[in-house]
Amino acid sequence: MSASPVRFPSNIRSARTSATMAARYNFRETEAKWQRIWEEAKAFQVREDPKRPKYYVLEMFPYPSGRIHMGHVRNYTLGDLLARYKMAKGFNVLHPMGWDAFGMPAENAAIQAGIHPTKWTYENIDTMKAQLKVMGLSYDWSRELATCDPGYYKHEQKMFLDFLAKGLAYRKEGWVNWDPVDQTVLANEQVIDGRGWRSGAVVERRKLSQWFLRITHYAEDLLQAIETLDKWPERVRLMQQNWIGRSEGAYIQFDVVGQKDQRIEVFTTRPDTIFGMSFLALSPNHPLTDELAKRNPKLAEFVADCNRIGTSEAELETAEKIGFDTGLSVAHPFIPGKTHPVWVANFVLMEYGTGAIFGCPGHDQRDLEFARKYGLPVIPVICPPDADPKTFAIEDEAFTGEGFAINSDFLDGLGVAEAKRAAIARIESDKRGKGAVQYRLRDWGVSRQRYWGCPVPVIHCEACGIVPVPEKDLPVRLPEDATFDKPGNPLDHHPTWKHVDCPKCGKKARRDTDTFDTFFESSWYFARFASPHSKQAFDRKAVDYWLPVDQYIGGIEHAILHLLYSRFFMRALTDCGYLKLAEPFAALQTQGMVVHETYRAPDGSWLMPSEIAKTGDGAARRLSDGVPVEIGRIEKMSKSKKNVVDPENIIENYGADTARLFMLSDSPPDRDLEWTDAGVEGAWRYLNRLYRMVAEPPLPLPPKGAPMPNDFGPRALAARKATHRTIVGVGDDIERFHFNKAVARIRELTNALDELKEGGREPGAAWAYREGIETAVRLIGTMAPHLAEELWEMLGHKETLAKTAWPEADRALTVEDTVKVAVQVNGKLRGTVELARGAAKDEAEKAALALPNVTAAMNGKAPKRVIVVPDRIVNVVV
RNA sequence: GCCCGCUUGGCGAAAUCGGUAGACGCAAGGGACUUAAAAUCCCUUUCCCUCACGGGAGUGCGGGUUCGAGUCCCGCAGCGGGCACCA
Repeated sequence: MSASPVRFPSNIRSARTSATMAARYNFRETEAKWQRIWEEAKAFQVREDPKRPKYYVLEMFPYPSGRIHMGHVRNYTLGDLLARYKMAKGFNVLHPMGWDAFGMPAENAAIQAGIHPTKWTYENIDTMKAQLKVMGLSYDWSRELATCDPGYYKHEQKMFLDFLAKGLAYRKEGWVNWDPVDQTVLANEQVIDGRGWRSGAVVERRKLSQWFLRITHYAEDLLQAIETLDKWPERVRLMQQNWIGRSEGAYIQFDVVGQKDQRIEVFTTRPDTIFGMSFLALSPNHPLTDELAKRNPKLAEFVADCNRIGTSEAELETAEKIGFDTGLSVAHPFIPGKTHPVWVANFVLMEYGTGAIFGCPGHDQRDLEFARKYGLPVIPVICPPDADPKTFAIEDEAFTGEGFAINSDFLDGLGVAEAKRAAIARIESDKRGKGAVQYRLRDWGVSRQRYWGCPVPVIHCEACGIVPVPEKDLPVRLPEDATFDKPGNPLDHHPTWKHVDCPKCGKKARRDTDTFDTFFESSWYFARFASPHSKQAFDRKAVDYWLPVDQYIGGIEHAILHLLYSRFFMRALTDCGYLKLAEPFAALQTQGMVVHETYRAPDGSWLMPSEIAKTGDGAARRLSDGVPVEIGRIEKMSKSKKNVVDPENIIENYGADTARLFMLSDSPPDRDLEWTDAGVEGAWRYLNRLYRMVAEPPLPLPPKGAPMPNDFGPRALAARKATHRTIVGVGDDIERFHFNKAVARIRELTNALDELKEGGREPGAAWAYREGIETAVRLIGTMAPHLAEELWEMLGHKETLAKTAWPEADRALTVEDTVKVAVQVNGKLRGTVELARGAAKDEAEKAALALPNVTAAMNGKAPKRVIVVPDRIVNVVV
């Protein structure tokens, strides 16, 4: 592993070198020493142990992109703190790490740099693993896995075949982004402003026959079970709920005018507004649209225009709403003789409902804009409760609120919910449709036309159709000798790989040349960690013992897809008999991004933080030539803006403990963390202070385990109280993921211990100091484990901290007998009174009213009311 | 466009249940130690008025509920995450 040279501001360098003068903390030696000791003791290797409570901590495994970045450092530091804490609390802790090793960057490296994806990936894994080791994380490395290993993906091929047998995998046409120049399928991120990233050609939508997983089979269960995920952030649960998007409504069939037996079926969530219908709209990809377009070149052109927009929902939704009048019309189901035009509209999605809607401009904003644009009628049919139905009209805004039906024949006067019920009843009795539940969730398309993924274990035979690869032939391995010099799918180009004999009839057949979406691998890796070397996908005993993951930690960007797919997978695998588990992640913690200032040279090019130096007035200059640098906004660290700080340099210059402590200080885990040199310095200084507090204590320390004195002076007692309050507080903070507060509390404790310098001659002072500093070291051992181990040893302990239990607080020392109670007059603070804890209300009131400040503020008036919240506040209202 | 968040001193933040806003830290200023610097230690530090005592304002903006709102409700703005083939 090599450290790339980075220039640091001179004060940083001298801070380090001068650190050799007095008793100094040598982080290089110390960190290496403890990493070696942990490794030799196999301190973090675990086995199932039914006698002990288990705890499974997992950080989202990384894609081996090349080097560890700060986002990884933050993620793993959070997990490591928790893992070490739970170990100290007596849990049997599983804390594994692995590699999400399939994906596009490896393939891009092959195309651009000619490096084979296998080589590229494994070299990256080596580099990144070495970087992680230097961080001193408490992983059980014996469980390491890489998803590109055939030993891993063969299980996933078996799972797919089981899904296929169960009807959970099926084939249908799906849309892809097609680059007509490169003749390649593009990922959404490879489409930039509607053009292929490499060719620049305008991207087209194309239909392709692909594999889908039937996640919608579990839609209701996935939705219902969100309720049980009470240790997930509320916003993630909400996002998942909305993603699944359950809506109640109805299918309604409309007769096409002048064409006997021709009907169009729509889905609507607002059957109550059926009398406000002014048009019917078909998706550009509706089968009827296809049919009409064959006879109508203008319509065909319109459809082609619509298909020029990419496949992503964001693109479709932000595109201008356009329509095409087909000339057809449909009859209104309840108004004899009334007809409505049939349009094709680009905002109607074929993937949702039936691919056709009825438009009610009065009560749907999108329909309203469409109607205004094309001069279609707008009829209000729901009247707000406080409006006059005779004059109520729709202007620029559709009315989507609660109200009562008007202009609606048999629905008139009914509320929205009642009108829905009545409309559905009538639709059903007329045999024109039925009430139904619809989900926004779509089945998961897993086919990718790429090389670096898990091959789909299926053979296409002209005679037999789709034939699963027999289990004895698994895994279907990727051919190593693929070439990446021409666009398209390398597996498809490969001269021999796809040609096989049909396992059923023995005639010549073709392999499926697609690979799986990489979300496939990450949907079950956490379960594989329970028994990573098992010949089967899972060792049932191990999985039953370790799963679910007790605490999962990762970025909010995975709030929907990865987590939802994993939840689906556990259900599907349960149904296929692999294991028995619905919810893979009992608790979820989402982590904010690591952000940094951006810097720009006068020529507009971005500069790395290591290329600039700050001047005293807050401005910045380029180190190489001294030109002024423009300081830009604080953004997520990214290669494109160059606002990255390489963790390796930080660890090289300050040590892993400093980097870890900084990651935990100041910002709560789920918020963005701004990386600053000053913050790193702060963490570094504090670790050195701790070191001095042990190496050069202000009082002669009693030996380890010296009996507790009977007598403590006031400062010594105050220090002991601080110590025990800190134990309680830090434990609570860690359980709640308020790690920044836990750091602050430990700092408060060491500040409190400083006070003993003055009270050194008091009885019990030295004993209290040892108790306090040992506690501080034990607690910070979850955050800066190397230094803590070293100090623990210096304090005379033979057992490593990694094997030492969490301290117990003496509850008698954590509660004060008196409390300061705030006194307000009319809600404004006017003073405080010191009262016995739990003092009676009238006593508190009396003490409050006796304060001179309070009587002054009352201005001679008598109190109208006095609110007393015991131990907290007295508010006098005059 | 749709869904979901976030916004508190010069800066990162804290305030567990609606009850003393700013713990802890960074930066800055002053001081001690030192030949000097670094390191370290001590003090000040939300803003405004006041020598001081004290007073007033203040949690993105505008409203509301409440004895009391950073916290709850309604509306708005700015910033960010996701939108199904990035991982």
